[in-house]
Amino acid sequence: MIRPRSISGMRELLPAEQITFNHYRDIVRKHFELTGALPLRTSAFELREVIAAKEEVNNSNIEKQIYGVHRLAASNNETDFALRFDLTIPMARFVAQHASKLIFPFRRYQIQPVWRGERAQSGRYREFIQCDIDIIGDQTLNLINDAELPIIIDSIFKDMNIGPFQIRMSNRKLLGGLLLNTGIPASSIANALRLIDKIEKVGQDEIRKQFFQKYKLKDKQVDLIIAYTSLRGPADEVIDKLLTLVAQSHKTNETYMIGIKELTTVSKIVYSLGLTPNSFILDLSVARGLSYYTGTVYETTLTNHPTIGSICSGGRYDNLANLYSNRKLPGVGMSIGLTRLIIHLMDQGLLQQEKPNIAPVLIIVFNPSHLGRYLSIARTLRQAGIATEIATEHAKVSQQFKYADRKGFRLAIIAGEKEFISGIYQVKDMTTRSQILVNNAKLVETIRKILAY
RNA sequence: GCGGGUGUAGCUCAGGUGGUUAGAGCGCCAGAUUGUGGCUCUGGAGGUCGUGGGUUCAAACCCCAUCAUUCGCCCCA
Repeated sequence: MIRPRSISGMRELLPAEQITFNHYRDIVRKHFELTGALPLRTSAFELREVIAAKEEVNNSNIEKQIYGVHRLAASNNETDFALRFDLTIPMARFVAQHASKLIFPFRRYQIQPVWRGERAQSGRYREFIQCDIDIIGDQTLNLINDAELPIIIDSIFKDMNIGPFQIRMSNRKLLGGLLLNTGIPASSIANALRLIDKIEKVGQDEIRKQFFQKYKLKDKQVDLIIAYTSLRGPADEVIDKLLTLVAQSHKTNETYMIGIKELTTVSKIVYSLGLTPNSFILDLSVARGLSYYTGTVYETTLTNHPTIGSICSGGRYDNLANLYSNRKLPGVGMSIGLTRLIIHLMDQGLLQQEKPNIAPVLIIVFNPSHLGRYLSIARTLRQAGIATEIATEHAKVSQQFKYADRKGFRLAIIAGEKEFISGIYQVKDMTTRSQILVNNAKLVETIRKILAY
């Protein structure tokens, strides 16, 4: 016998947990669709060359986290397929491939699993569900879209009612331009940005040391980088300080000034649409590790659960589709790590426990010789849209009630000899234990009323 | 891929420095209760002590290996 076990880092849920998970997934989908986003599904496999588009991958160490797939398990052939690592790359491939059939701006959402080859630990899985929303433009894409995403994310987390959260935004043009000014070569900017992204985790001293060692910067230059990346708070305050810093430093460049302008424009729109610094701030230490981001970048954390890490992040990528098409298709998107978020809160006991049950009604089988009648009642209720089960597996009525209780049915319908003769059934509320008599002709109507359908 | 912790019943764990037939709580099953669940009481099932080897008169306990799992690093949702 093979000991049944699942693979580490690939969390499977019990039905009650899955019901909870689906509830939150449905909230995400609802808000995505409220903004007009269209559903997209891509396959779990991609061609390896599509996923491992070279420059991007080599730059961010992603390659060793991609699962290769053999065409057939029995063959020793090269692994020319791979499991997708995220949903952004497959989406970029899809849009490039079908650009002539899509209507731009193309706004799509995608809620599917992705796979990453790493060691599992708390909040980190090898298989997890991402919820992506992206907007892709043809040739250009208005900055309004960069502002709209935090609004959508804000509405989702508010609707989920999972406590305070903070969406932090920055801009890679600003950070990249700043780094260029210090003399770091263009080819090293992506790595230097990844270093900045770690400030919060490893601390300023470590970052300082690394900038000295790796890029041979002078004290003044590192001071400047630290000063910039320490800026964090409400957008108007951060931008004020930013402009002061700009005035103090002598060097500027175009990229850098564009970055400031973008950051200003986007945050103004975000606040004008009703977000407050409670849930949305600027944080210039946010840089993101993935090198395809070219402008706006976002990172989101739950205020009361900093250890989970980021639960939603994304950014603007003006050139991602270039890997797959000559057409210029700039995009901006965000991705919610739903598995990380929900499973953590669930394990902490912070989400409402659902019953492992979908149907509200259970029909008690008092007398198995009347099974046909019970089936007929179930059919009537189901046709009326009321999910119904029949307790066929327990001989004793007491066992049937125990089953009803454990599984969490709202109502039990009780009918035996007496009831079939009179045509009046008993409907029992499992929570209050009270029973009412209902004429079988009014059964659907009464149950609908009780369940508030 | 690298480093640390942990593997005893379905689950959570107890088993001072090795010593006879390995325990508890919860859960599960049955009965008390043959037309009504949660509470209570009684009884019951369930263990190659992760696996393999070694030390010893004797190993759940000590040693080695291996596997699994978990936390951290890298990376990231």
